[in-house]
Amino acid sequence: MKGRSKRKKAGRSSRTARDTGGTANPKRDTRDKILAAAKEVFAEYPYSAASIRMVGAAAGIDHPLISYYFPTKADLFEAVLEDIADEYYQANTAWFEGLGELSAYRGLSLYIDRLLAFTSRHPEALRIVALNLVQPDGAAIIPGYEKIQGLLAGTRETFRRVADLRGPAAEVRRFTESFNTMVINYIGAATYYAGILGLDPRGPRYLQWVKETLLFLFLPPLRRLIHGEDRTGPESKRS
Amino acid sequence: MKGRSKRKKAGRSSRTARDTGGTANPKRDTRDKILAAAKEVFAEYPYSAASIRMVGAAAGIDHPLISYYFPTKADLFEAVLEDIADEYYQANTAWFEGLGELSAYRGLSLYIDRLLAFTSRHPEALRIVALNLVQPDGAAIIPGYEKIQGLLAGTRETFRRVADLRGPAAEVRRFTESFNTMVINYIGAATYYAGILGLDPRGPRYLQWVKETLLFLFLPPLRRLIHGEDRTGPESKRS
DNA sequence: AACGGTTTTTAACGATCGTTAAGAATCCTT
DNA sequence: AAGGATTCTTAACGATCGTTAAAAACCGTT
Repeated sequence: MKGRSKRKKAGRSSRTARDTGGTANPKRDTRDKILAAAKEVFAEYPYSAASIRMVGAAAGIDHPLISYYFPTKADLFEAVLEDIADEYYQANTAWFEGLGELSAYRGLSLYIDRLLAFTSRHPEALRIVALNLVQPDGAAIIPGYEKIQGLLAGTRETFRRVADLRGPAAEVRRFTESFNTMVINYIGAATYYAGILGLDPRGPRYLQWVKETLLFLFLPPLRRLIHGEDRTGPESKRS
Repeated sequence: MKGRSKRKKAGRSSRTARDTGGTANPKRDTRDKILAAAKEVFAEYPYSAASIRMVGAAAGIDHPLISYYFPTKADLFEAVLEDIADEYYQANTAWFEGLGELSAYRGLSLYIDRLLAFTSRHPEALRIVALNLVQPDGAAIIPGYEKIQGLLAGTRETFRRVADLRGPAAEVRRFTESFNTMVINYIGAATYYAGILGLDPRGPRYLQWVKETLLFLFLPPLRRLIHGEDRTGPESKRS
């Protein structure tokens, strides 16, 4: 970076952005505009396929301007990751409100309803996770991969606390991790699974299927964990 | 395609491939060599990031030669998809052998052992699925996407038949679909989940975690479905 | 050896990419 | 209005990409 970093720092000042035109358009900061556009683009394409030119087009700016606010594509991607992690954590915390006094069924059902209501309208975080789940064994080609891995981490502890899960720690972990896995997939990769089911990924029937499948899988273990029951035993009970 | 298709057809003849050199190397068909190299590369990178030059390097040939056997990158990708679908179906069928006479626990446990034994050594199919799960809503950028969606379809019916699942069809579907979802993720995206758990994605402890998590989640519903029990009811039983 | 068919190699194209640097435009302070 | 700082635009670079086409190499038959 020759004289670039000098100019970059200046670009991050708190100077007010100019009006973007039109009487109905509020004044918006260019950086925020780029960030929002990047979130949309990174929610459609895996990191390497999403291009700076796409982001520029979505933001309504010339693409070299992006490097003024975010020095590299990787910087932009990581900024988006931080943004969506924060957003998801905030939303997720709200979904747990008031669930502590409900039964396992009502609590889980309501939590899923809230989760689906939010993520079906704001699927970006989960799509970005699903799009960037895998990277080559020996090469770190996805910047901020640990951030992707940590994106749903905050839900874990909240789940354990609100639901007052008392089972063995290993089983609580299985429960929360696999629940998150399903959420990443059924929301983040909705087109894939809805396609297999022959449903519209944005339609109510698909969402209903997701809800019922999550309940089918997670309500029974939730009940066990709430009461601190022993893990599923070996065959000895049935043979 | 100007004069290309004419030459291409000729390239697909049954003419024997030449010896690739070295006394220990068996004669190999160039097409097969390309296909094998492509499988490796497509199992490391999502479609758009995997390049023809990478495949050429992995196959030990000059990359324009690939277009002689596979006219386009998309053709190559779809050929790989057909290859891995066939491979997975064959392997999966073998995992079910002899399970019908076992108890739910023993049967599921043995099936998972076999699945993990195979897929941990041949993770390509599941990695390719996990790497190409999501595509933009309005654009088909992943060739043969329906093939990816259908890759694990064959396991569904075999599971139902061998395990003699008698529950409601909707629940059987939930069971088999979500089981496949977990398999795609925990094997195909092992680096992601093992990283979250702080485990080595190729180590025995991670595989043990996967097995126990699959049993934790799927053994109880399996038992219910084998006996055709009613679905998990609403809270009325517990309130 | 000649010839025709097949396979491989080489050079190059047009396209897209992320990034750089210079100049223009805009903004703010004096 | 002048001047400096900030933001944006334009042109272009070097790199990589999938693909094409021609030439070279190889193979099999006569």
